[in-house]
Order: sequence, then structure tokens, then C-alpha cells
Amino acid sequence: MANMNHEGEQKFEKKNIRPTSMRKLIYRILSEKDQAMSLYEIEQQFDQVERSTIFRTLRVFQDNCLIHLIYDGTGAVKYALCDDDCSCGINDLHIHFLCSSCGNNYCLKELPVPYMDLPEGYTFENANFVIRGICPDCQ
Amino acid sequence: MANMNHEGEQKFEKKNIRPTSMRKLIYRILSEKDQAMSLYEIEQQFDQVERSTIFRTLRVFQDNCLIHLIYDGTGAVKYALCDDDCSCGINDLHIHFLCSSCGNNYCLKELPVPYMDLPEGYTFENANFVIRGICPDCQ
DNA sequence: TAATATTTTGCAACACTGTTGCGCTCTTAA
DNA sequence: TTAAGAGCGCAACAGTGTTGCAAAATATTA
Ligand SMILES: [Mn+2]
Ligand SMILES: [Mn+2]
Ligand SMILES: [Zn+2]
Ligand SMILES: [Zn+2]
Repeated sequence: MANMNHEGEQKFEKKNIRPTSMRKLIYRILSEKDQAMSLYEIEQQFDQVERSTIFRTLRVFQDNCLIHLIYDGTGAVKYALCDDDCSCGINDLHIHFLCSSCGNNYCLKELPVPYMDLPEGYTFENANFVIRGICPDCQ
Repeated sequence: MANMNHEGEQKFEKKNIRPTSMRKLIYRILSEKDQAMSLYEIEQQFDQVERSTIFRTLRVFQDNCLIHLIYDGTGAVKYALCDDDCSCGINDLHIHFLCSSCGNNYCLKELPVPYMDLPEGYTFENANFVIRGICPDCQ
């Protein structure tokens, strides 16, 4: 992935995110690991960084649909890069898989969150569907 | 619900939970509010109690399938009473609904978590499916 | 019943995650 | 070159969850 930085910058431009060095670094970390990461896991990839800087960077990414958030019940929010064509809408929602063994959280982008016929009076806005089990690597 | 305590004690006996006074109180609080509650919300129902006692009580309840846990992304785990016939297995999984407006978390027990055909190598153990939107009360 | 063992509770302290204020630094625009 | 704005690092803090330990309550045994 020699052109990773370049790719990242293209995305930044597309989503109107100013490409600072921290942002490029964090983008690269997220893209190199193709699984959802927690803030702490991202922090571990640096020798020395500030939680707060990462936190605010992730917020910028989130606000501009570069990443999506997953609540998998581990206590820490997970972050994963959006697809190129993602608009962070209902149609982009997909299932996430948390491995009970290794703790990895996989974006199953080929599995969209199924449509649910809600009871009268409930309006759908968003969904968080996490399946827990054993991943291929841990079988 | 005059026989609430009695009901609770029956459940305790059925699930082999010793019916201490704290447990009866916490059971009653959960049954009076028919929505999932956080530890903090339960704590608020008392004049003075110990987080840790509630925490450990909830753990006993969870270990004995009296309650189930919901991770709705609010930061705090939610707890809700199980149905009488619940065995905390795959068939008992249901969708939860978090209202963006009032913050209430509803157990939609009539909506089971749908079966998902996972990619090769992934094994299903558990699921957490939370839909976010506006509830009937807030429409 | 009295003594002993077990369980539960209250208190305190702590760990982890997320969040914000503030001033310095760096980038951008005039 | 200077001024304005945005981003960053540092520190402090809030919210949630968790544990050790001793006192209290309860169950068990003598
Ligand atoms: Mn994803
Ligand atoms: Mn429920
Ligand atoms: Zn795994
Ligand atoms: Zn509502």
C-alpha cells in the first residue's frame, strides 16, 4: 500500500477535512488494520500521543463521514473507516462481528443491517447490530 | 401490582437466587419500570444505596438469567428483566429500541433478533441489536 | 439455643474511558 | 509580514464499572 497517504489525502479532500499530519497518521493506522479499533488501540500505535488529540481527530472524522462508530459492549467505542461510497446513511449500516476469543471487531460490510418492521409509533433513525462469536482466525 | 414481591420471590426461588432485601428491592424497581435501566438509574430510585451492592446484585441476576444486558451506546450498560420463560439463549434474543429524544430503552420482545447467515468461518454466540429512533411517547 | 461458617452488604479506593478548558503552536489568509 | 483561525499538547475532570476488605446479616451445625 505505497500510495496510502495519497489515498488518504484524496478522501480528506473529498470530505472537506484538512489534512494535518496527525490526521494522516490516524487515518493510516485505521486503514492498515482493517478492523474496528478503539481509541486506546489507536493510541498504542504511537510512541507518544495525546488521547485528546486522537479523540478530537476521530470526532472530525466522524462528523465528516470518514469513519463510523460501533458499540460492541466491550466498554470502549470502536472506530472503523467508511467505504469510499459511504454516506453514513441507513443504507450504509452493516453488521459488526466481535470475536469472543481475540476481541477483534470485524466490519461485515457485505451484511447490511436488515430492515425491521417496528411496532406502531416507533421511528427508525439508526441501528447498531453486533454479533458476538468466534472469528475465522480463532476457530 | 400488589403481589409484586411474591412474584419476585417465586422467580428468585425458581432461579436459585437467595431473596435478600436488597435483591427484592432491586427486582421491584426493575419490574415497576418496564424499560431497561442503567445502574445509575436504579441507584436514583433509592435514597441511599451503594453502587457496588447494586452492581453485585445485578451480576447475580445476570448469572442466573433473571435479567439480560443491553449495550445501546449510551455509555452505560442497561439491564432489563427477562421473561418468565427466558433461558437467556439465542431464541430469547430480541431487539432493543433506544429513543433519541427521551433516552428510554424499550425491550421489543416481539421482535426477535433475525437469523444472519454469517460468512464462512464465523460462529454465532450472541447478538446485540439496538435500533435508535423516536419512541411512541415522543412522536 | 449457642457457636460457627457462609453469604451479603457498605465503604473506600481504584481503573478505564471519554471529555473539556486553556494556552501554545502551526497553518492559512490578508 | 502580520493577524486570524485551526489544531495540538497538557492537565484536569466526569462518568461508569470494579475490587479488597471488614462489618453485618443469614444460614448451618453442634
Ligand atoms: Mn463497520
Ligand atoms: Mn430486552
Ligand atoms: Zn478471533
Ligand atoms: Zn422517547
